[in-house]
Amino acid sequence: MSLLPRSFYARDTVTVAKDLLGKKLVRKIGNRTISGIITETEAYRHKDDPASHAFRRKTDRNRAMFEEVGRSYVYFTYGMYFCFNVVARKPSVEAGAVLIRGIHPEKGIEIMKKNRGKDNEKILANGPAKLTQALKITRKHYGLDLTKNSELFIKSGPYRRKKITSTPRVGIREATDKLWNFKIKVEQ
DNA sequence: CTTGGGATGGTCT
DNA sequence: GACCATCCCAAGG
Repeated sequence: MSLLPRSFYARDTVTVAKDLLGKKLVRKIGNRTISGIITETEAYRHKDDPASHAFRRKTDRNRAMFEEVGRSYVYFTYGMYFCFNVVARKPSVEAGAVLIRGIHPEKGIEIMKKNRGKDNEKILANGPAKLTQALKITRKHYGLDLTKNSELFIKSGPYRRKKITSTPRVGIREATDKLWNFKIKVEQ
């Protein structure tokens, strides 16, 4: 298993969203490691996607979506949560990112339980704000390079992707015809 | 099982 | 001043 190269993210955002399923998200805090298999993603593009933060124009919040692919785009929402995205788009497009909506916990499960204040393993990181809580991802990780071995990065996974389900994205009002939410099931 | 409302504050109009 | 790429728990059926 190795770090995903920058070129992985320099492809169409929807393609990258599907290909991130089954990959491994790794968080290092001090000498501790937390990791999980990515099980749910959503693609957010640019001018063809009214549901995207990047749809209107570049702002202080969304500027990461316009910058280097393979870096993180973290935003604060609903007054108390962070959501974690990976910047990805093909070279001919100006902006795009993949929202990581769920992981299947692998390592550091006890730390995740502590970070979340919950004991039930099944609901530790099965939502965009749950996984940022479990992994302690905050605005200080904005723009972080995920192709480098640091405190947060993404590696290829040992898991083969099986059936990928495509549905409308969650919690949006625009562009509900686009089936850009992708999920896999990970066997226990 | 499903539904509804409260928490809580940054961002954009 | 409204909206929000959410979560949790309580109440209802």
